[in-house]
Amino acid sequence: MCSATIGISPVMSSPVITRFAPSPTGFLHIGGARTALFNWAFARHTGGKMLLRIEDTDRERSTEAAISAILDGLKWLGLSWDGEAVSQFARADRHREVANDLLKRGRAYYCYCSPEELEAMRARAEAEKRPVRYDGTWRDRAAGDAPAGVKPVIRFKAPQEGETVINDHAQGRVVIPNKDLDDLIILRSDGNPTYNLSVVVDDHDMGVTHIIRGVDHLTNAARQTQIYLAMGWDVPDMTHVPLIHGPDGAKLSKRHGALGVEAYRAMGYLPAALRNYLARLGWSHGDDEIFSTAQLVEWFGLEAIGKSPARFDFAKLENLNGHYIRATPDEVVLKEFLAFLPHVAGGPEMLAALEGGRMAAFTRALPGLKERAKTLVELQTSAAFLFASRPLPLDDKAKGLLNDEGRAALRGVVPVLEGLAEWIAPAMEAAVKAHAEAAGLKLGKLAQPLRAALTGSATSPGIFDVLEVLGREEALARIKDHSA
RNA sequence: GCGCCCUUCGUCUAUCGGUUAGGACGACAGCCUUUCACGUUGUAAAGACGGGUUCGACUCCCGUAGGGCGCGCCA
Repeated sequence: MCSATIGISPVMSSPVITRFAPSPTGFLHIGGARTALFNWAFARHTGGKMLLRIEDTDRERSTEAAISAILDGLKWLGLSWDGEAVSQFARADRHREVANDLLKRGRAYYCYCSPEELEAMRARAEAEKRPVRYDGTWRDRAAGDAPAGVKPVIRFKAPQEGETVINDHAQGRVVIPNKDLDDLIILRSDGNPTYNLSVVVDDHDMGVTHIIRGVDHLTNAARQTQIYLAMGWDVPDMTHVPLIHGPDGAKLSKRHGALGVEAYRAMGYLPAALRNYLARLGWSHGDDEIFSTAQLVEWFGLEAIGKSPARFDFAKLENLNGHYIRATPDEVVLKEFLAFLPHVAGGPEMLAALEGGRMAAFTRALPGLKERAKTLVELQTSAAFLFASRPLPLDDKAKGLLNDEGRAALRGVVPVLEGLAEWIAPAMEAAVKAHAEAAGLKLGKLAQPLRAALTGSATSPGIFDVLEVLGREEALARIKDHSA
């Protein structure tokens, strides 16, 4: 159990409820994925629940496509949520109700400033190098002053003195002077609620006990805290996780390639590897680097989350991914690979070939293939020789290996292979090694030309495995194609 | 401009006042070897800077520098 140090006493603490609350204006980006992972891991660790809420109150930018991209991304990563995903927009009536409640309590007021006036106010402040904040024009005006025909917004009447404190698990005790927080709009002039109001109402109504999100929300946390207090509600336990930066230290952006998790899928990363990598970014458990998801759940705690931003390191992800590919049972890798193929160039074709009869050969080759692949893309590339049709095209290195000397070596080994009673790797290895020894050749002088003729490349799994996987007829034919 | 936050090897991090500052990725060198990969052995590599506090600071405090985030009728 994670013992909460602030607010709730351990004895009285209710089951943990976390939530992941993305706004559907694009795909699930990598930072969001990690936030979801942390929420998920914490909920699982405590035996609590993780809820999912789609923050779709911005009708202009929210799309159905983005919602399904986010859901798909979460599913692919293996992060399940409890219950149905909640649409924030659908709860607008409730948000309005709370806005009016705040009005009644004297903790909110109508503001008749137009967007243009506000823009002018901001411009003025900037020109005079003052902080840009709402100046409180309508904060204490009488209702009778309202201009006719203007639809007002509702603003929250924020405390002007003192300070707001956020007791944050990652950030520690953060103190924000109230004078730096202005009266934010909670209900737009069209009657629709804004983010900070909706979040507070939803988190409260959904019974969220722990909020885990990016530090970019830290200032919002202060404003939201004020709303909780104004409503007399318990403030949830907060954890603001540092952001993930690109390899150059700047904010992760399109420039760095992969933004959405589906891009990571297309690059051939395994969900388990990405989970492990992401967990290690900003969270640690001693010196542990490689751990299962079960261990993550067992170990995960808010207190071990760091405060400083981390850079995304593809080299490390790749290393981890290679580890996972090697360590994962063949049948699981196969399943992942088949699920991966539709998402990459050349994948659908390979999938068709597999389903068209090449599955057996691929399955036999998989143990040798996966030993060498750091990503599923590499697996796909290195498996290509299985699907090639004769005569095999050769890459430059393969051509170099099949010079006069190489071809002569192949001609010498053909009868040896043809004479084999059983077409199995150990038998071929013994026979070819004996042949090499008798001929006074180093094994490499035979193996490399064989590799070139059989795969069209200078690298492949062990050559005897390749021979076996290809089968007697196909293998001998490929050798003869390139030994003349 | 104002507010908040951050700063240990190139990167991710351990350290919770006393360590030869540890691990991992990456790099480099060697070994293994039919190629590649794996594996394995080893090497280089860090407390931003300046002041305090203390018998003793990477660790606590202050300042400086650099960086991040926030400041919408976006979320």
